[in-house]
Amino acid sequence: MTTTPGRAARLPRGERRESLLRAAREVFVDSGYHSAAMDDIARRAGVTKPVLYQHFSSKQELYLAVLDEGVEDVLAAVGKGLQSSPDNRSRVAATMDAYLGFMARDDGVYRLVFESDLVNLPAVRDRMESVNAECAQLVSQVIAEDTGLSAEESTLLAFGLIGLAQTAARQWLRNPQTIARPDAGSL
Amino acid sequence: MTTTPGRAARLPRGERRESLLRAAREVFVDSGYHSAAMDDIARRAGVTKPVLYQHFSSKQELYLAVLDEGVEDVLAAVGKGLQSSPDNRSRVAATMDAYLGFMARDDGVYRLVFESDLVNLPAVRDRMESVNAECAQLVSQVIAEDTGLSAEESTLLAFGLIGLAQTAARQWLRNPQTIARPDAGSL
DNA sequence: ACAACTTGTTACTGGCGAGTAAGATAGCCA
DNA sequence: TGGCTATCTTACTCGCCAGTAACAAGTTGT
Repeated sequence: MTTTPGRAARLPRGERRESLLRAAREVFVDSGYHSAAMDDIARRAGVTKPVLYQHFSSKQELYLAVLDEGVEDVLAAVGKGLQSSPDNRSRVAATMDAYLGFMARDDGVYRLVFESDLVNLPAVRDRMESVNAECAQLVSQVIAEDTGLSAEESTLLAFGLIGLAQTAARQWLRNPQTIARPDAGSL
Repeated sequence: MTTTPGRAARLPRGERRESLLRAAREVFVDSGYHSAAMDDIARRAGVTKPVLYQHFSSKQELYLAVLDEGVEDVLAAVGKGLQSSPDNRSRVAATMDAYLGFMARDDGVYRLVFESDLVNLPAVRDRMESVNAECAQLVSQVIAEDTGLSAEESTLLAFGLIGLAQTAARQWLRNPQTIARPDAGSL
Protein backbone atom coordinates (compact mmCIF):
# COMPACT_ATOMS: atom_id res chain seq x y z
CA MET A 1 0.00 0.00 0.00
CA THR A 2 1.40 3.35 -1.01
CA THR A 3 -1.02 5.99 0.20
CA THR A 4 -3.32 5.65 3.18
CA PRO A 5 -5.99 8.36 2.97
CA GLY A 6 -4.62 10.15 6.01
CA ARG A 7 -2.57 13.24 5.60
CA ALA A 8 -0.33 13.63 2.58
CA ALA A 9 3.41 13.43 2.93
CA ARG A 10 4.94 16.85 2.65
CA LEU A 11 6.93 17.22 -0.54
CA PRO A 12 9.17 19.95 -1.94
CA ARG A 13 7.52 21.93 -4.67
CA GLY A 14 9.35 20.35 -7.58
CA GLU A 15 8.67 16.77 -6.62
CA ARG A 16 5.03 17.43 -5.88
CA ARG A 17 4.69 18.98 -9.29
CA GLU A 18 6.15 15.89 -10.91
CA SER A 19 3.83 13.69 -8.93
CA LEU A 20 0.86 15.75 -10.01
CA LEU A 21 1.91 15.70 -13.63
CA ARG A 22 2.19 11.93 -13.52
CA ALA A 23 -1.24 11.56 -11.95
CA ALA A 24 -2.76 13.97 -14.45
CA ARG A 25 -1.17 12.09 -17.31
CA GLU A 26 -2.67 8.82 -16.15
CA VAL A 27 -6.14 10.25 -15.68
CA PHE A 28 -6.17 12.25 -18.90
CA VAL A 29 -4.92 9.28 -20.87
CA ASP A 30 -7.70 7.00 -19.87
CA SER A 31 -10.56 9.44 -19.42
CA GLY A 32 -9.75 12.19 -21.85
CA TYR A 33 -9.95 15.84 -20.90
CA HIS A 34 -13.66 16.24 -20.42
CA SER A 35 -14.40 13.21 -18.29
CA ALA A 36 -11.40 13.84 -16.10
CA ALA A 37 -12.13 15.53 -12.77
CA MET A 38 -9.60 17.65 -11.00
CA ASP A 39 -10.55 15.93 -7.77
CA ASP A 40 -9.66 12.57 -9.26
CA ILE A 41 -6.30 13.77 -10.42
CA ALA A 42 -5.50 15.25 -7.04
CA ARG A 43 -6.65 12.14 -5.24
CA ARG A 44 -4.58 9.92 -7.48
CA ALA A 45 -1.56 11.94 -6.46
CA GLY A 46 -2.58 11.36 -2.83
CA VAL A 47 -3.46 14.98 -2.29
CA THR A 48 -6.42 17.37 -2.43
CA LYS A 49 -7.55 19.75 -5.10
CA PRO A 50 -6.20 23.05 -3.82
CA VAL A 51 -2.70 21.62 -3.94
CA LEU A 52 -3.23 20.99 -7.60
CA TYR A 53 -4.16 24.63 -8.04
CA GLN A 54 -1.00 25.72 -6.29
CA HIS A 55 0.90 24.25 -9.21
CA PHE A 56 -1.44 24.74 -12.16
CA SER A 57 -3.79 27.65 -12.39
CA SER A 58 -6.47 25.85 -14.40
CA LYS A 59 -7.48 22.51 -15.81
CA GLN A 60 -6.50 23.65 -19.26
CA GLU A 61 -3.05 24.69 -18.19
CA LEU A 62 -2.55 21.34 -16.53
CA TYR A 63 -3.69 19.53 -19.64
CA LEU A 64 -1.39 21.54 -21.85
CA ALA A 65 1.53 20.84 -19.55
CA VAL A 66 0.91 17.12 -19.83
CA LEU A 67 0.33 17.33 -23.55
CA ASP A 68 3.51 19.28 -24.13
CA GLU A 69 5.59 16.59 -22.50
CA GLY A 70 4.13 14.13 -24.95
CA VAL A 71 4.73 16.40 -27.90
CA GLU A 72 8.34 16.89 -26.96
CA ASP A 73 8.78 13.16 -26.62
CA VAL A 74 7.54 12.38 -30.13
CA LEU A 75 9.52 15.13 -31.72
CA ALA A 76 12.67 14.03 -29.91
CA ALA A 77 12.16 10.42 -30.94
CA VAL A 78 11.50 11.27 -34.55
CA GLY A 79 14.37 13.70 -34.67
CA LYS A 80 16.70 11.04 -33.35
CA GLY A 81 15.38 8.55 -35.88
CA LEU A 82 16.05 10.91 -38.73
CA GLN A 83 19.67 11.34 -37.68
CA SER A 84 20.31 7.68 -37.02
CA SER A 85 21.86 6.81 -40.35
CA PRO A 86 23.27 8.45 -43.48
CA ASP A 87 21.37 5.97 -45.64
CA ASN A 88 17.93 7.29 -46.56
CA ARG A 89 16.20 3.96 -46.61
CA SER A 90 17.28 2.88 -43.14
CA ARG A 91 16.70 6.42 -41.96
CA VAL A 92 13.06 6.19 -42.87
CA ALA A 93 12.84 2.78 -41.27
CA ALA A 94 14.35 4.08 -38.05
CA THR A 95 11.94 7.01 -38.04
CA MET A 96 8.94 4.80 -38.52
CA ASP A 97 10.19 2.63 -35.73
CA ALA A 98 10.53 5.66 -33.48
CA TYR A 99 6.93 6.50 -34.20
CA LEU A 100 5.82 2.99 -33.42
CA GLY A 101 7.92 2.97 -30.31
CA PHE A 102 6.21 6.08 -29.05
CA MET A 103 2.77 4.73 -29.75
CA ALA A 104 3.58 1.42 -28.12
CA ARG A 105 4.66 3.08 -24.89
CA ASP A 106 2.80 1.62 -21.94
CA ASP A 107 1.68 5.02 -20.63
CA GLY A 108 -0.48 5.54 -23.71
CA VAL A 109 0.42 9.20 -24.08
CA TYR A 110 -0.07 8.91 -27.82
CA ARG A 111 -3.77 9.12 -27.09
CA LEU A 112 -3.27 12.69 -25.95
CA VAL A 113 -1.10 13.64 -28.87
CA PHE A 114 -3.07 12.00 -31.64
CA GLU A 115 -6.59 11.47 -30.31
CA SER A 116 -7.17 14.33 -27.93
CA ASP A 117 -10.68 15.35 -27.19
CA LEU A 118 -10.36 19.13 -26.74
CA VAL A 119 -9.41 19.42 -30.40
CA ASN A 120 -11.58 22.48 -30.26
CA LEU A 121 -9.15 24.40 -28.14
CA PRO A 122 -6.85 26.19 -30.59
CA ALA A 123 -3.85 25.70 -28.31
CA VAL A 124 -4.36 21.96 -28.48
CA ARG A 125 -5.03 21.85 -32.18
CA ASP A 126 -1.90 23.87 -32.80
CA ARG A 127 0.20 21.39 -30.90
CA MET A 128 -1.28 18.40 -32.65
CA GLU A 129 -0.73 20.01 -36.00
CA SER A 130 2.76 21.13 -35.20
CA VAL A 131 3.76 17.55 -34.42
CA ASN A 132 2.63 16.49 -37.86
CA ALA A 133 4.09 19.57 -39.47
CA GLU A 134 7.54 19.21 -37.93
CA CYS A 135 7.71 15.53 -38.70
CA ALA A 136 6.52 16.10 -42.23
CA GLN A 137 8.99 18.91 -42.72
CA LEU A 138 11.86 16.60 -41.88
CA VAL A 139 10.55 13.69 -43.87
CA SER A 140 9.79 15.80 -46.90
CA GLN A 141 13.40 16.93 -47.11
CA VAL A 142 14.51 13.35 -47.31
CA ILE A 143 11.90 12.66 -49.96
CA ALA A 144 12.77 15.71 -52.00
CA GLU A 145 16.45 14.96 -52.17
CA ASP A 146 15.73 11.31 -52.79
CA THR A 147 13.14 11.59 -55.53
CA GLY A 148 13.46 15.15 -56.79
CA LEU A 149 9.79 15.98 -56.34
CA SER A 150 8.65 19.58 -55.99
CA ALA A 151 8.43 21.12 -52.54
CA GLU A 152 4.64 20.98 -52.44
CA GLU A 153 4.46 17.45 -53.70
CA SER A 154 7.04 16.07 -51.33
CA THR A 155 5.47 17.90 -48.40
CA LEU A 156 2.09 16.47 -49.19
CA LEU A 157 3.55 13.02 -49.59
CA ALA A 158 5.37 13.40 -46.31
CA PHE A 159 2.15 14.24 -44.52
CA GLY A 160 0.63 11.22 -46.13
CA LEU A 161 3.40 8.98 -44.88
CA ILE A 162 3.04 10.36 -41.38
CA GLY A 163 -0.63 9.53 -41.51
CA LEU A 164 0.18 6.12 -42.84
CA ALA A 165 2.55 5.44 -39.98
CA GLN A 166 0.00 6.66 -37.47
CA THR A 167 -2.96 4.69 -38.71
CA ALA A 168 -1.01 1.54 -39.39
CA ALA A 169 0.48 1.78 -35.93
CA ARG A 170 -2.94 2.15 -34.35
CA GLN A 171 -4.13 -0.92 -36.15
CA TRP A 172 -0.94 -2.73 -35.26
CA LEU A 173 -1.48 -1.92 -31.58
CA ARG A 174 -5.02 -3.20 -31.59
CA ASN A 175 -4.00 -6.66 -32.67
CA PRO A 176 -1.65 -8.69 -30.51
CA GLN A 177 1.38 -8.12 -32.73
CA THR A 178 0.52 -10.52 -35.52
CA ILE A 179 3.31 -8.93 -37.50
CA ALA A 180 6.56 -7.84 -35.91
CA ARG A 181 7.48 -4.48 -37.41
CA PRO A 182 8.10 -4.95 -41.13
CA ASP A 183 6.01 -1.92 -41.97
CA ALA A 184 8.56 0.53 -43.20
CA GLY A 185 9.78 -2.24 -45.46
CA SER A 186 6.44 -2.33 -47.23
CA LEU A 187 7.26 0.89 -49.01
CA MET B 1 -34.66 37.69 -42.41
CA THR B 2 -35.67 34.08 -41.97
CA THR B 3 -36.73 33.67 -38.33
CA THR B 4 -38.10 36.43 -36.19
CA PRO B 5 -37.98 35.27 -32.56
CA GLY B 6 -41.74 35.11 -32.36
CA ARG B 7 -43.50 31.80 -32.43
CA ALA B 8 -42.14 28.96 -34.51
CA ALA B 9 -43.88 27.81 -37.63
CA ARG B 10 -45.66 24.56 -37.00
CA LEU B 11 -44.08 21.69 -38.88
CA PRO B 12 -45.01 18.05 -39.39
CA ARG B 13 -42.89 15.70 -37.32
CA GLY B 14 -40.67 14.46 -40.10
CA GLU B 15 -39.71 17.85 -41.43
CA ARG B 16 -39.06 19.23 -37.98
CA ARG B 17 -36.77 16.31 -37.32
CA GLU B 18 -34.82 17.02 -40.48
CA SER B 19 -34.56 20.66 -39.54
CA LEU B 20 -33.26 19.74 -36.11
CA LEU B 21 -30.74 17.29 -37.53
CA ARG B 22 -29.44 19.95 -39.86
CA ALA B 23 -29.10 22.47 -37.05
CA ALA B 24 -27.40 19.94 -34.83
CA ARG B 25 -24.98 19.02 -37.58
CA GLU B 26 -23.97 22.63 -38.03
CA VAL B 27 -23.46 23.26 -34.35
CA PHE B 28 -21.64 19.99 -33.65
CA VAL B 29 -19.38 20.51 -36.64
CA ASP B 30 -18.10 23.83 -35.50
CA SER B 31 -18.23 23.49 -31.75
CA GLY B 32 -17.72 19.80 -31.19
CA TYR B 33 -19.88 17.78 -28.83
CA HIS B 34 -18.84 19.25 -25.53
CA SER B 35 -19.05 22.93 -26.32
CA ALA B 36 -22.35 22.52 -28.08
CA ALA B 37 -25.41 23.49 -26.07
CA MET B 38 -28.80 21.95 -26.68
CA ASP B 39 -30.31 25.42 -26.40
CA ASP B 40 -28.13 26.64 -29.24
CA ILE B 41 -29.10 23.76 -31.47
CA ALA B 42 -32.76 24.31 -30.80
CA ARG B 43 -32.47 28.03 -31.35
CA ARG B 44 -30.63 27.54 -34.62
CA ALA B 45 -33.57 25.46 -35.78
CA GLY B 46 -35.84 28.34 -34.76
CA VAL B 47 -37.39 26.40 -31.93
CA THR B 48 -36.99 25.79 -28.21
CA LYS B 49 -35.28 22.99 -26.33
CA PRO B 50 -38.25 20.81 -25.37
CA VAL B 51 -39.06 20.39 -29.04
CA LEU B 52 -35.60 18.96 -29.49
CA TYR B 53 -36.32 16.44 -26.75
CA GLN B 54 -39.53 15.41 -28.46
CA HIS B 55 -37.36 14.06 -31.25
CA PHE B 56 -34.18 12.95 -29.51
CA SER B 57 -34.15 11.65 -25.99
CA SER B 58 -30.67 12.88 -25.12
CA LYS B 59 -27.74 14.89 -26.38
CA GLN B 60 -25.83 11.71 -27.02
CA GLU B 61 -28.58 10.20 -29.09
CA LEU B 62 -28.77 13.36 -31.15
CA TYR B 63 -25.03 13.35 -31.69
CA LEU B 64 -25.04 9.73 -32.74
CA ALA B 65 -27.84 10.37 -35.19
CA VAL B 66 -25.85 13.14 -36.82
CA LEU B 67 -22.66 11.11 -36.74
CA ASP B 68 -24.32 8.10 -38.32
CA GLU B 69 -25.45 10.13 -41.29
CA GLY B 70 -21.84 11.10 -41.86
CA VAL B 71 -20.61 7.55 -41.47
CA GLU B 72 -23.09 6.28 -44.01
CA ASP B 73 -22.05 8.99 -46.42
CA VAL B 74 -18.37 8.04 -46.35
CA LEU B 75 -19.03 4.38 -46.63
CA ALA B 76 -21.36 4.92 -49.54
CA ALA B 77 -18.87 7.14 -51.33
CA VAL B 78 -15.98 4.75 -50.83
CA GLY B 79 -18.08 1.78 -51.81
CA LYS B 80 -19.06 3.50 -55.01
CA GLY B 81 -15.45 4.41 -55.71
CA LEU B 82 -14.37 0.82 -55.32
CA GLN B 83 -16.92 -0.36 -57.85
CA SER B 84 -16.25 2.39 -60.34
CA SER B 85 -13.86 0.50 -62.57
CA PRO B 86 -12.58 -3.01 -63.23
CA ASP B 87 -9.03 -1.70 -63.38
CA ASN B 88 -7.36 -1.77 -59.99
CA ARG B 89 -5.25 1.28 -60.47
CA SER B 90 -8.06 3.59 -61.46
CA ARG B 91 -10.21 1.95 -58.81
CA VAL B 92 -7.83 3.06 -56.11
CA ALA B 93 -7.67 6.50 -57.64
CA ALA B 94 -11.45 6.79 -57.68
CA THR B 95 -11.62 5.66 -54.07
CA MET B 96 -9.07 8.20 -52.94
CA ASP B 97 -11.00 10.82 -54.81
CA ALA B 98 -14.19 9.77 -53.05
CA TYR B 99 -12.42 10.20 -49.74
CA LEU B 100 -11.17 13.63 -50.72
CA GLY B 101 -14.58 14.56 -52.00
CA PHE B 102 -16.14 13.72 -48.66
CA MET B 103 -13.56 15.69 -46.74
CA ALA B 104 -13.90 18.66 -49.03
CA ARG B 105 -17.65 18.85 -48.50
CA ASP B 106 -18.66 22.32 -47.39
CA ASP B 107 -20.63 21.07 -44.38
CA GLY B 108 -17.44 19.82 -42.76
CA VAL B 109 -18.99 16.61 -41.49
CA TYR B 110 -15.63 14.91 -41.80
CA ARG B 111 -14.75 16.64 -38.56
CA LEU B 112 -17.33 14.52 -36.79
CA VAL B 113 -16.27 11.30 -38.44
CA PHE B 114 -12.51 11.71 -38.15
CA GLU B 115 -11.89 14.24 -35.38
CA SER B 116 -14.75 13.76 -32.98
CA ASP B 117 -14.27 14.86 -29.44
CA LEU B 118 -16.29 12.27 -27.49
CA VAL B 119 -13.85 9.59 -28.63
CA ASN B 120 -14.27 8.31 -25.12
CA LEU B 121 -17.79 7.17 -25.71
CA PRO B 122 -17.49 3.58 -26.93
CA ALA B 123 -20.41 4.03 -29.31
CA VAL B 124 -18.55 6.84 -31.04
CA ARG B 125 -15.21 5.09 -31.09
CA ASP B 126 -16.85 2.03 -32.58
CA ARG B 127 -18.29 4.05 -35.43
CA MET B 128 -15.02 5.80 -36.15
CA GLU B 129 -13.18 2.52 -36.17
CA SER B 130 -15.77 0.78 -38.27
CA VAL B 131 -15.36 3.39 -40.97
CA ASN B 132 -11.67 2.66 -41.15
CA ALA B 133 -12.22 -1.04 -40.84
CA GLU B 134 -14.76 -1.30 -43.62
CA CYS B 135 -12.74 0.85 -45.96
CA ALA B 136 -9.60 -1.09 -45.15
CA GLN B 137 -11.38 -4.36 -45.65
CA LEU B 138 -12.32 -3.39 -49.18
CA VAL B 139 -8.97 -1.90 -50.03
CA SER B 140 -7.05 -4.84 -48.64
CA GLN B 141 -8.87 -7.20 -50.97
CA VAL B 142 -7.70 -5.19 -53.92
CA ILE B 143 -4.19 -5.16 -52.55
CA ALA B 144 -4.14 -8.85 -51.82
CA GLU B 145 -5.25 -9.89 -55.28
CA ASP B 146 -2.96 -7.33 -56.84
CA THR B 147 0.24 -8.04 -54.95
CA GLY B 148 -0.31 -11.43 -53.39
CA LEU B 149 0.53 -10.30 -49.87
CA SER B 150 -0.74 -12.26 -46.87
CA ALA B 151 -4.08 -11.32 -45.33
CA GLU B 152 -2.50 -9.64 -42.30
CA GLU B 153 0.04 -7.75 -44.34
CA SER B 154 -2.42 -6.45 -46.88
CA THR B 155 -4.87 -5.47 -44.15
CA LEU B 156 -2.21 -3.54 -42.32
CA LEU B 157 -1.10 -1.86 -45.51
CA ALA B 158 -4.70 -1.02 -46.33
CA PHE B 159 -5.13 0.69 -42.97
CA GLY B 160 -1.96 2.58 -43.68
CA LEU B 161 -3.25 3.78 -47.02
CA ILE B 162 -6.49 4.90 -45.44
CA GLY B 163 -4.49 6.91 -42.95
CA LEU B 164 -2.39 8.30 -45.72
CA ALA B 165 -5.45 9.44 -47.61
CA GLN B 166 -6.89 11.01 -44.50
CA THR B 167 -3.83 12.92 -43.40
CA ALA B 168 -2.85 14.01 -46.88
CA ALA B 169 -6.39 15.19 -47.43
CA ARG B 170 -6.37 17.20 -44.23
CA GLN B 171 -3.17 18.87 -45.27
CA TRP B 172 -4.52 19.39 -48.74
CA LEU B 173 -7.60 21.10 -47.33
CA ARG B 174 -5.59 23.45 -45.17
CA ASN B 175 -3.73 24.92 -48.11
CA PRO B 176 -5.63 26.67 -50.87
CA GLN B 177 -5.37 23.77 -53.31
CA THR B 178 -1.76 24.25 -54.39
CA ILE B 179 -2.00 20.84 -56.00
CA ALA B 180 -5.11 19.64 -57.80
CA ARG B 181 -5.61 16.02 -56.85
CA PRO B 182 -2.68 13.99 -58.12
CA ASP B 183 -2.31 12.14 -54.84
CA ALA B 184 -3.35 8.65 -55.71
CA GLY B 185 -0.90 8.86 -58.56
CA SER B 186 1.99 9.30 -56.12
CA LEU B 187 1.80 5.65 -55.18
C1' DA C 1 -67.81 23.82 -32.31
C1' DC C 2 -65.93 20.80 -29.21
C1' DA C 3 -63.10 16.97 -27.82
C1' DA C 4 -58.51 14.81 -28.68
C1' DC C 5 -54.18 15.19 -30.42
C1' DT C 6 -50.03 17.36 -31.82
C1' DT C 7 -46.78 21.03 -31.75
C1' DG C 8 -44.83 24.73 -29.25
C1' DT C 9 -43.45 27.74 -25.09
C1' DT C 10 -42.05 29.54 -20.42
C1' DA C 11 -39.88 28.58 -16.43
C1' DC C 12 -38.01 25.68 -13.52
C1' DT C 13 -34.79 21.69 -11.04
C1' DG C 14 -30.91 19.18 -10.04
C1' DG C 15 -26.29 17.78 -10.33
C1' DC C 16 -21.78 18.11 -11.46
C1' DG C 17 -17.42 20.06 -11.10
C1' DA C 18 -14.06 24.01 -11.65
C1' DG C 19 -12.21 27.19 -8.82
C1' DT C 20 -11.64 29.54 -3.88
C1' DA C 21 -11.55 31.23 1.02
C1' DA C 22 -10.00 30.31 5.58
C1' DG C 23 -7.71 27.65 8.51
C1' DA C 24 -4.61 23.63 10.23
C1' DT C 25 0.15 21.46 10.50
C1' DA C 26 4.80 21.04 9.73
C1' DG C 27 9.59 22.36 8.81
C1' DC C 28 13.06 26.29 9.17
C1' DC C 29 15.74 29.82 11.10
C1' DA C 30 16.53 33.76 14.35
C1' DT D 1 11.37 28.80 21.78
C1' DG D 2 8.61 31.52 19.01
C1' DG D 3 7.61 33.34 14.79
C1' DC D 4 7.74 33.00 9.40
C1' DT D 5 6.74 30.55 5.48
C1' DA D 6 5.43 26.74 2.65
C1' DT D 7 2.46 22.86 2.27
C1' DC D 8 -1.95 20.64 2.72
C1' DT D 9 -7.12 20.27 4.27
C1' DT D 10 -12.00 21.06 5.01
C1' DA D 11 -15.80 23.11 3.29
C1' DC D 12 -17.77 25.93 0.66
C1' DT D 13 -19.58 29.01 -3.83
C1' DC D 14 -21.20 29.58 -8.20
C1' DG D 15 -22.16 29.00 -13.05
C1' DC D 16 -23.45 26.07 -16.51
C1' DC D 17 -26.51 23.14 -18.86
C1' DA D 18 -28.93 18.67 -19.69
C1' DG D 19 -33.29 17.35 -18.86
C1' DT D 20 -38.52 18.21 -17.28
C1' DA D 21 -43.17 19.77 -15.68
C1' DA D 22 -46.92 22.35 -16.79
C1' DC D 23 -49.25 25.01 -19.68
C1' DA D 24 -50.77 27.47 -24.47
C1' DA D 25 -52.12 27.42 -29.06
C1' DG D 26 -53.01 25.45 -33.57
C1' DT D 27 -55.22 21.16 -36.33
C1' DT D 28 -58.18 17.62 -37.27
C1' DG D 29 -62.27 14.80 -37.37
C1' DT D 30 -67.17 14.43 -36.36
